[in-house]
Formats: sequence, structure tokens, C-alpha cells
Amino acid sequence: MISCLDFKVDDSSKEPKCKQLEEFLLDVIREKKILVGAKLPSVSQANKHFGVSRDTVLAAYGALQQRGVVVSRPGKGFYVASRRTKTVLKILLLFDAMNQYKETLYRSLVQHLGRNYEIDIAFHYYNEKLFRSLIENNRSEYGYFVLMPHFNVDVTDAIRLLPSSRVLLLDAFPQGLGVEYAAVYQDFAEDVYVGLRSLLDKLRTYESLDVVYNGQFQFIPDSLVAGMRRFSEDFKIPLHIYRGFDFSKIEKGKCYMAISDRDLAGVIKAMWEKKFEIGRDMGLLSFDDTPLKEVLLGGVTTITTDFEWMGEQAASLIKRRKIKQIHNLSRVMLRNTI
Amino acid sequence: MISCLDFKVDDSSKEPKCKQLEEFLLDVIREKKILVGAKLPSVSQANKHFGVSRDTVLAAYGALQQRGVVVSRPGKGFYVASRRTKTVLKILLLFDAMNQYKETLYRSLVQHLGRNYEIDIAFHYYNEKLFRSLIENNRSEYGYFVLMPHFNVDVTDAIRLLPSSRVLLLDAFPQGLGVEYAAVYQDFAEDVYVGLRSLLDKLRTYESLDVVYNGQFQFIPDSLVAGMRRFSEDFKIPLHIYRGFDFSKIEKGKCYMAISDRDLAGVIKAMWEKKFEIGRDMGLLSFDDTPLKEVLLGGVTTITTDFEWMGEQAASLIKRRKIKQIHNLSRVMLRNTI
DNA sequence: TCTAATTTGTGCGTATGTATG
DNA sequence: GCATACATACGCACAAATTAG
Repeated sequence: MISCLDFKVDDSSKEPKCKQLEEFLLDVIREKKILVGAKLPSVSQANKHFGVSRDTVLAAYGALQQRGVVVSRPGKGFYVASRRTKTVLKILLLFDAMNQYKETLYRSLVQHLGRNYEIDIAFHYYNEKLFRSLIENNRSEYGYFVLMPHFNVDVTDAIRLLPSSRVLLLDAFPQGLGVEYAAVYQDFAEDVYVGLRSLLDKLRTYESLDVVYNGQFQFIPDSLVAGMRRFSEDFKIPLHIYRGFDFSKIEKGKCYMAISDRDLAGVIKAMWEKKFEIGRDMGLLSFDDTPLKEVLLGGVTTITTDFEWMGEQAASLIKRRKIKQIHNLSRVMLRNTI
Repeated sequence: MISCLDFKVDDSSKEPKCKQLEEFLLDVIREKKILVGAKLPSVSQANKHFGVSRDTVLAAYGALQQRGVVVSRPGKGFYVASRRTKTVLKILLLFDAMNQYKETLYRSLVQHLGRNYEIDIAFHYYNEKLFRSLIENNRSEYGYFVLMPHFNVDVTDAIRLLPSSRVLLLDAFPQGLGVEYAAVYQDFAEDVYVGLRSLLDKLRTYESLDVVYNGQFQFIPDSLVAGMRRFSEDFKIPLHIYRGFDFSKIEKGKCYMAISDRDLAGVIKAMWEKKFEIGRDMGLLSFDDTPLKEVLLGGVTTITTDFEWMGEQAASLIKRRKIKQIHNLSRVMLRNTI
């Protein structure tokens, strides 16, 4: 029984020994290696087996007792009382960038997780090195990692530094990572394909689909481009992708697709200057719905996912320590601009 | 172990002893004589071995901690956390909420600070207790604090826990804090007064000014309200402030002021339903400019500050360790909706 | 009932970082 | 730079409760 529990304290670690033991036992109880009602190894057994002093064991057991996870019976032993480990889990949220819909996601996640979680947030802004160093430097500081690995290069090696049971991939699911990782993701290639297909009749009234993005901090996933290209080929809709688009070069008869708010504003301004009429002279699509897009130009058509729901699903996976891949479907908000 | 570290303070040097020790230890860490994760000599060991007082050791160790190079563990010791010795300061950014213009500010600050600063960000979402605990729990971990104390209750006691030389107040400058605190702030009362006054002729064409905000996470500084009230009294413009406004109750002849994007969208939707014409049947103002507001409804009139500039000023104060209060002026972007 | 072994529970000592004059 | 009080981490010794024989 106790021999099944292989654990050694790391004396050189900065974590206190009793804390290390406590975390280990919480995992053991969560994983049902010791069932509710069963007896924990006695203090002196644990003391010898784990190679720590009796007091260290006692400190760990005492902490578990204070949490209500175990109860002590003097002269008998410590017994598991509950699996509801009311632990404060420290979570690192590693997002790509700060923007409007990210706030929706963040709030939803925080709200649905509730009080027993301590959440820190950081942004990598598509800087691969920053992403790596944030993972490396915080490996031991957090008990759980929610990662948004939006990169067109391979970062799976950095992610693999973390135990897969303590990682949730959010929004993006990099190729090369398997079912051992929990995830709530968008399948950009598929979603944009399906989204554009549902707009096919409208899109046929334009001569081409032109994707524009300008900012230095802007980023388009390769998979999104792949989905758009497949749509373009399958349905013979010409596709152009402009990185660093000169908005004054806007033309009649095209349907523009703006990536960021800044790009969207740029297209609209150019449209005004040329006195184009939206939906007739040109079309306009955008990604990720926000309150203002509902009313901008009488409603901008967007291809978007439900970030509220994404946060809720993520929170649920984290709370139940469930490893599962959830495809967060996207939908088209068909409005006025196409 | 400690005997490998031969270091003697130079009493004749003009460099403080703690600075000498700090530099020595940085070299030791750079040269991998002490590896990441390993323990530094304890304070009392170092105190005896290096022939300096405990305080000197503590000052050196503390400085290393504020650079993010080492971390302290009570009862255990100081441990090397990172080899990034180029980092001169670890900064905690404590913002109120995540939103569009906050990103502008954040990016500007990060960009103007440059590479040698490690910046963490957290949000308090107008939760006073969270604000306090974030300060208390991170007091020794960071070398500098950029605080956005947007509260209508007094939080100066929490701020005073930090050395004033290591604090920058951003956006808000709470009453009760003096010139010993660096600040780049908006004077909401004054700014909104001046802003509204510049719109006086336009505002006189409406029967009243109605401030609407709805969200649970929404917040209006008392000083902003005070500024609006003073304007209302001085120029006899009726003012109504609705917390939890029912947008369907929107009326002709009034000028509405929306606090958040969500409120703005709510007013516009209600306006459409009633078929009001903007700028004639009703007016619309908003706070904080964003790219989309430039094009929404042909341009929404906003009272706003320059967050790009605010970030630049803040970075400059931090880098030069300058203690100065900078009033970040706001201006009116007069557009189509009033 | 007594005894010995096992187990939980308590007190004290030492080393370490933290905070304050 | 020094002194002091304090919290935390860890270990040793011993007392109190339980159980088996």
C-alpha cells in the first residue's frame, strides 16, 4: 500500500517539504489511489518511507486536516474524509494579446472558476521567445497553465516541458499535441471554410475576397489562411491576402476582410473617402464579434466564436480536472456589410 | 560551497557595500557558480563569511529579488530564480480592467520601457480587497509598482505599504497622496468639466445630459461625477445619472453619455428601434477613444486622453527614477454624434 | 488486568527570513 | 551597523490514546 506511493522530497527545492508532501497526497487522493474512508500511511511509516521527519509528515497531514480532506483519529490513524480538495490552485493564463473579446473570455473564465483559484495573466504578443521564457520561468510557480499558443512556428517543445495533466490549450490547438492535453479550441481552417461557404451566395456578387491586416502586432494563423485558400479554390472565389495594406488602394467590387479593429476602421475610412456604399460597391467582413460591431455600419458581418461559452467550458475542464478536447464552434453573424 | 565564494568588500570604494555584494553575486550567478534553483548562502552565513552586517546582505539579496534574479522563501532561504541578470527591475502593473484603450497604454508602456524590464500585469476589476491583497502579497517580489487605483473608497493605506519611491500612480491620483508619489494621471473632475464646456453650444440644443451605464463591472469615479455636476450647475444643463439604465426608455431631445462600449452599443440599438436620428433627435457622447469610435455612426464624439502618450510619460518616469506628477490632459474629439 | 507496541498529539530547540526601532 | 521581536521550516524527545496479546 504505502509502497505504491513513490515520492521523494526534494531537499534542495525552495518549496517546503511539508508543502511538497501535501501536494503529493492531494494528487494521490484525487486520483483515487487512496479512497475516501481509507487510512493514510501512519505518521511513522510515512516518516521512514518518504525520508522526512515526523514533524514534516505531521505538518502535511495537519494541513490536509484543516482543509477537511482527512480526519485524525488519535491512536488509530489519519483517514481520508473527502475528495473535495478545496485547494487554491494557482493558474497562469498565457494569452496572445489583450483585446476586446479577450476580456469577455477572461471574465467568463474567472467568473465560472469561482473563488478557489488564483489567476495570473500574461501576454506573449506572438513573441515566441517570450512565450518560451514565460513557460520556463514559471514552471514551478503555478499548478495549472492555460495556454493560447497562437504561433505559426512550432512551440510544442516548450509546452511539453509542462505536465500535460496541468495544461489547458485555449483557442489554439497546435499540431503535434495529442489527446493527453485538455483543450477548448477553434479549428480555424474548418470554421472559416464553413463560415465563408455559408456566405457563398453573397460572396459571388463580389469579384474577390481581400484579406487586409496592417499592424506590426497583428497575427494570422496559417490554418486560417489554409481554410480561406481551400474555400477560394473549391468555389473559385479569387483570394488576396495583404500584409501591410495601403487602405487608399481600396477598390469597388471587392469584399474586404479585416483582421483587427484598426484594420476595420481603416477600411471604413477609405470607403468613406471614395464614397463607396457598403454592401453594394464593396463588402466587409471581420473576425470576432464585439458589442460595437453589432451597431457599426448598421451591423458588421462577423465570423466569430462564443468567447463567453469558451470561458465556461475551460473553467469546467479545469475544475473537474478533465482531459478532453472541446471544439468551440464558430458561427457567422450575418449583418449589414455583405 | 560558500567557501568557494571569495569576496571582500572594498571599504575605500565609493560604491555602497550592498551594491558591491549585489554585483559580485550577479557575476557568480552569471558564471553558473550557483545554478538556477540552487540556494544562496543564508543571510547569517553570508554575514559572517563576507564580513558585512546582516543588513548589508539583506539589502543585496533584496535588490536581487526585486530584479527577479532570486526569490526568498521564509524559513528556507534565498534561491536563484533566473539568470536574466540584464533585467534591472521587475514591475507589477496593477490595472483596473482589460479593455481596448488599456491595450494602447500597455503596449506603449512596454515599448518605451524597452527590454530591461520584466513586467507582470494584474487586474483588480474595482475589487478593493483584491487590490489590497495583490499589493500585500507582492510587496517584496517586485521592485516597482504601477498602480491604477480607480476606487471610490480610500485605498491609500494599502498604497502606503509600498515605498513611495517605487510607486507610479497611473490614470488615477487618489486624494490623500502627496508629491512624494510619481504619477501620470487624469484629473477627471477638471477634464470632464473643460470638455463639456467646450461642447456647451452643442449641449444647449438638448434638454438634458443623461449618463448611462449598466454593467456590473462598470465603474464611474466620483470625481468624474463631481465634474459633471459642477458643469451642470454652472451652465444650467440638467444632468441625470442612471446606474442600470433601461435602454428602451431612451427619449428624444436628450444627449446621452455612454461609459462603456456595451452602453454605447445599447444606446445606438435603442436609437435605431425608435428611428431617432443622431445629432438631431438626440446626442451621444462617450469616453475614451478607440479606432472603431472614429468610424461608428460617422464618428462618435469622445472625451478622451492620449493613452499612447500616457504610457510614454510613465516609462520615462520609471526609467529615470523621477518623482513627478504629470497631468495627462484630455481632449474632445468632436465628431458626428452631437 | 497488565504490558508492550503502535499511533497520534505536544513541547522545545535551532535555523532561516521579515519587520521595526 | 546593531538589537530585538516575530513568523516559518524542520527536527528530536516525550506524553497520551489505542490496540493486541
